[in-house]
Amino acid sequence: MSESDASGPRWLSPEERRAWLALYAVATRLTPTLDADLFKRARITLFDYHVLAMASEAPNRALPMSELAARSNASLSRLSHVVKKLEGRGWMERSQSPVDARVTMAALTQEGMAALEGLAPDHVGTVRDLVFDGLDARDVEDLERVGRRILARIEPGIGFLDEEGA
Amino acid sequence: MSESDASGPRWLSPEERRAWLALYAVATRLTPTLDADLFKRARITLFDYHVLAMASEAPNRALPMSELAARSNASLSRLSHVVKKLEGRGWMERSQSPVDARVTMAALTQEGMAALEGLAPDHVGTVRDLVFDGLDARDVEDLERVGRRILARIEPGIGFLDEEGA
DNA sequence: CGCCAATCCTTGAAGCCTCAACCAACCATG
DNA sequence: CATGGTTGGTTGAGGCTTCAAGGATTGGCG
Repeated sequence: MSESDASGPRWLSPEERRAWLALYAVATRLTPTLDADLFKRARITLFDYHVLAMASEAPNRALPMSELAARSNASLSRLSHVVKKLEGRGWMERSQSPVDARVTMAALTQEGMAALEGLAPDHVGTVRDLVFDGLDARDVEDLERVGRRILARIEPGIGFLDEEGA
Repeated sequence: MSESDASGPRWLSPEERRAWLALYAVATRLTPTLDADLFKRARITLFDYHVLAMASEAPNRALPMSELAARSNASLSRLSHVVKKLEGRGWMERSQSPVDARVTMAALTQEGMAALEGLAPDHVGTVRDLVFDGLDARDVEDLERVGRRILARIEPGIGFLDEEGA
């Protein structure tokens, strides 16, 4: 429980410190930048977009709330608020699952699908501009590898990154 | 302006898509995890902590608001709200710069420094647990390199990552 | 000097996220 | 088939972030 026992300092090395500052800066700056871009064009956030995108890739464009939450990296509470908002906009619909009455299925509507398709090309273009245009093939590979390793420690049971279906 | 002209798809390749999902997941999950940890122990956010840490490393433990904002990856507005809160807690103080009356200097107080020193060991331990314990030396190197490349595209004029002084 | 633009910062309102509390349905047990 | 625990989801309150607007100072320029 203590910060330093005899076995080592548990402090960050200079290399680790630089890497941490870079990671923190990316995490802190990237999302707001993409948020602002999407917000200008469609009054939605990056998180909203990601929820729509995850739903669009599911069979029947529908998923249980908890599964959608996992794929959206969000708490159930956060997702619930957001899906309510998107439902109000006509882009999603909620319904009870017939097999388990506790489960709420969140489905993308036709209108939501159309909106997503309208947004996607420009959004992907922005992601490419901000991220991938500055990276070469090795960088991309490293990014995925390191990202997954960090994720494995944050949330050991993740999994959805591997389901490369659809 | 269109999503695909003759020169290529402008879409994400499978490798890029996987890397993007991993990056998005890290960016979305890491901060809240660290937030929750700090909040339990001191009722502050990760952003608050980072602001205190940046101030603590400056000469005289003070910086102009705009410089502190840059080092904290934040808008001036966000920083202003947060420094007001931290000032209310007795951890920071604001004062007008004598050389330029527009400039507000934000300084860490003794009490703030003490609080930071109390928090730092456990916080660094958590960062280590969540990030660096899963990475080897090459990962750390790659993380910094890729992170910087992304930052260069998000915010071309960054710079503070290189000022490895203090 | 006098003006205009740019810089630095603050504020209030609106929307978002988190946390805690809660409800409803399922399941395992006896 | 009752009961208690677990799972799935919602809600409201409070705090945080963003956005737009504005106030104040400085610098550039005629």
